Amino acid sequence: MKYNFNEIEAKWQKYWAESQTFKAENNSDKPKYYVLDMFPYPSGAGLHVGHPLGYIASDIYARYKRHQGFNVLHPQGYDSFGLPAEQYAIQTGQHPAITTAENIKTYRRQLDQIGFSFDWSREVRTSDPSYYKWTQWIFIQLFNSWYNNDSNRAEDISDLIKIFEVEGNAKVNAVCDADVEFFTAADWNNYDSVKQQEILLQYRLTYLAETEVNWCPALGTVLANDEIVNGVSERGGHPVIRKKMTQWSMRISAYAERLRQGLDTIDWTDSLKESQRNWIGKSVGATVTFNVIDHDKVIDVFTTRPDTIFGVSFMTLAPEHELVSQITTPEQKDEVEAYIEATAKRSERDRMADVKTITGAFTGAYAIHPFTEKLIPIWIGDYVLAGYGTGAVMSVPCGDQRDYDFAKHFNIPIPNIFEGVDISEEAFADKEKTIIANSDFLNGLNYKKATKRAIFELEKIGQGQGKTNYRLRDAVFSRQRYWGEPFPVYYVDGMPQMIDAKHLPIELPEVEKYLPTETGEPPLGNATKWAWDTVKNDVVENEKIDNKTVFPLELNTMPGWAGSSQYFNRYMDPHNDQEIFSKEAINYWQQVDLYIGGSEHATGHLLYSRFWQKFMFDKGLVPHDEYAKKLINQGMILGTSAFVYRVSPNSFGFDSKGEEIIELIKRHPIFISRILFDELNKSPESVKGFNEDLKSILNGVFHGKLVRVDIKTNEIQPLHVKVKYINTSDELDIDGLKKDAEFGEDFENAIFISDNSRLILKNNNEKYIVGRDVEKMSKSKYNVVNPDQICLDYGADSLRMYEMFLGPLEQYKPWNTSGITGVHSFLKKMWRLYVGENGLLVNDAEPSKDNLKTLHKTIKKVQEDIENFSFNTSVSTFMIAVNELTAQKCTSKAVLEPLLVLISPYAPHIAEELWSQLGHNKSISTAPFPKFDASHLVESSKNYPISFNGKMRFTMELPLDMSKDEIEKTVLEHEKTQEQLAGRTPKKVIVVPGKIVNIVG
RNA sequence: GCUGAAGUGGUGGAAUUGGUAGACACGUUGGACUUAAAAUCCAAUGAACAUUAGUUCGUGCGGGUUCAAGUCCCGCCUUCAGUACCA
Repeated sequence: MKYNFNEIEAKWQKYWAESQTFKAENNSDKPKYYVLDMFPYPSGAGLHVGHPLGYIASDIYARYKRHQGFNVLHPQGYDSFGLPAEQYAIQTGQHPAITTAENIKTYRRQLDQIGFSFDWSREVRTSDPSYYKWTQWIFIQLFNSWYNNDSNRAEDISDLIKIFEVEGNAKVNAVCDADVEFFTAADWNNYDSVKQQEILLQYRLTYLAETEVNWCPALGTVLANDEIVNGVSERGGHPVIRKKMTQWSMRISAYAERLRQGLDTIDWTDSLKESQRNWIGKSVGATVTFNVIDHDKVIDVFTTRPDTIFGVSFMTLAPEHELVSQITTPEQKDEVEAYIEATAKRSERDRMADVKTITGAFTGAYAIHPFTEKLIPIWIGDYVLAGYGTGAVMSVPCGDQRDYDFAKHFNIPIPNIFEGVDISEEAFADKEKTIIANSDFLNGLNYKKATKRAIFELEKIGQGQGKTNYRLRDAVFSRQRYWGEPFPVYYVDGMPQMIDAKHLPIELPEVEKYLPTETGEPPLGNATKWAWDTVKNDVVENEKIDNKTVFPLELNTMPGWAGSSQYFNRYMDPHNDQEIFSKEAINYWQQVDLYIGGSEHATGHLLYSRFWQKFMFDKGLVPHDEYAKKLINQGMILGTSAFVYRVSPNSFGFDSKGEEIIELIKRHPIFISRILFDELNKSPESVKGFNEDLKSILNGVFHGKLVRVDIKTNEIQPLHVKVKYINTSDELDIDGLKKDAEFGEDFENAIFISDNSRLILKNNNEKYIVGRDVEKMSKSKYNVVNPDQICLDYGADSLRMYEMFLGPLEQYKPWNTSGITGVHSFLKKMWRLYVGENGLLVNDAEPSKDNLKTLHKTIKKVQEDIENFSFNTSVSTFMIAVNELTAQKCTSKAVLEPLLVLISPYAPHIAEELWSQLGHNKSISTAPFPKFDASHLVESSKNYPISFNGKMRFTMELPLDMSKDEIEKTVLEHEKTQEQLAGRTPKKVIVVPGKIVNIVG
């Protein structure tokens, strides 16, 4: 019987689906285990071989845990709101819901064919109203909450109102906007409703605020940094400027310290935790208030080095700082305005990345130093970012390199306040060796003492105080997009009102166009039925808006991370329409035990979801304030792109010019093979020779009109070609390429030159070799490999094992199909261990000592590997086991049956099939994992490596119970040792029993 | 720029606490079987030198610690990822 993988795999996939083998129950006698993959976005291109990597790993773990006797929750769903579907809608007019549904269908088919043990009964989709009902619900909870620093948790906004009514806000210690005004209880009670709402917005955990965005006037929309290439929009190449816009924000900064400290309590990868720590960016220092000359305004700065306050020689504001326009003197106005306009064109990332270009402008205004009362010129510079700290810095050029460079560039004095330090070349940023000088009361103090003293003095004169600052900014929560969750918000007198939770979900309205409106409003501005009737409690037509009972609804939608910030809890009880999840469900499943996903989410999804979880914890909704106990990162499978090298048409000269020739050369693009390309690049001499060769080759094609071939190697252009036309020897299938539906036309009359500088013809055996490069797998690079064909050719089990075999899970690695044959022939070999030509070979024979040794060695290694997520090494272990058992001619059921359970998490289909052939009528999925018995591995001797000066020369078989002295004696007496020593006496002999012998001398 | 990760044969990678570098595969070469191919099996395969025995070099680069370094320490280089509206 042959290993007919297509048949076997289809059979068991059907069986699992019909028997609901992997359905998890919300109560069970077994211990629970929750394995989760990061939410996939169902892209239009479908699954490529890189996507399943993490899913295969988590599936192996989930299946392993089932063998260990756990009740395993392993759900899957779709983060189905997002830009690509919207982009497609803009281009084609097709509703994103349709695109998304189609994409999901493809995804599901592809996931099913790989044999994952997902509990599909729990599937969720973020774009489904029954799901986003709860996303809207959480938004309302956040709106109705504020963060109390005294209790260090989120509390209900109604409690805050009670405090305001009784005692005003003087004693309230909340995380709130920086500019709240103080008021008394009497003030509060006298305020009108709008004023009260304005004040409350300054405290709510989600609030409206002005935020800087990348505005593209031509597209009438806001762009992600991602959508901007070289300062212009990726789509259309239009200019982009920085602009302020009123948007919803989330007060994640309230949780900065808890998010930081929580990292110590969870088992996530160190690099990921480090990324989050840096992102949160705690710094301890002081705020300093500078008075501005001739103004009643003050400039607040935050500094981590208050000890260097006497080194301040200027101040720098972000060009966007709100005071800039007010303090700029008339003489400087033109220069400042021009500068502001110029920086508005640069993205934040550009400004941070580019430290070499120093730009700035003087405002003409001066601040007063709080201690020396000297005048300090106020500059603006784009190295200061508006969103960081207060958007202003006190510049200490002697102690900060950027300030130093700025001062040098603009000839601003650089006073030295460090004892015995030379600052003629660069700033001195070291804290450890700092001794302050030229600084009045700080003279002679070190960094720590001077900092303390400076803060003390600042507080004494009311010009500053000690402060801890976080880099973490509040998260912008609005998007000017269509395909996202609508806000459950309408506006009365410009003030946002929450729709009562019982009327949720507020469904996304239909629009004709997915573009912004002509007046620059978000796409929801195109909806004609998008108003809230407070009497009927329903969405009604816009024309009914009277601002008495019918009000306009919010036009923004929520960002991509909204739907993915609580989905892991929703999986516990996904169909509950009364609550986000039941108490029973969350108390049973508690939290995710293992979360597998990419590290690219480190500072996005993985931080925001921790924030929401902490908020939900404060609200008493979840039992843990961290939702994932353990998290591991999977790397990415990269594509191996293929390149052909096109010679520039400029390389050719003709004896007649004009249209005809240009057309001719365009119709016959010339491509040269890789090694030839490399050669031409390396040696200019070879170009000359090749010019002649090429000329004689081409003369026929161009009817003798070609008079000059002059190739400039820097004009040879590498072009991506589809990897499906490349074989394992990097040879190009020219015929296939010419017939390609998409690009065939471009290559129809192309001329291909081989590495031997010869024209490639159908019958002359010359080959075109492509260039290869490892890049991210992407449609635009034509290096995408689809798993469908691999499942068809080799089967899902081969795909699963091969993806694991490729290398460590967390590493980035290129995809290369050639190795899959090795894994596939392993599965065939394993099949032959169980099944011969005339049926099952397995019998009740007593296992031999060697059989048992192989089995238990394998059990030990595989169990260790799974627990360490080292799946690649287990695949090797299986290969070794099957090689050994085949050589031993093992047929013993006592060995071969447990081996199936070992391999079942990796290759579940073949394991199920052989398991049933062994006579089982129940799925292998819950068969107990074999127990390791060390007694089968006991060895009596060791093949010692004998080294001389650390270099291994030969090995010696010695009993393991031999003493150190005996080993030394035996080794030294050995003739090969004498040979190596050649009469010398060893200076020293190192014997590590069970490991190594090293002879020095 | 900042932050994080990685770098080992022709290729993917292995190497438990510092202890035989290159397991397991792919590829390549040679062989068996076959009319032939596929499939399968066997052997060789880091580089250089050497008739053999063997020797020397070798884990991105330069140093260091150690009886012993892919592994530890210091200084660099290169590549990739994230960088706040891609998901």
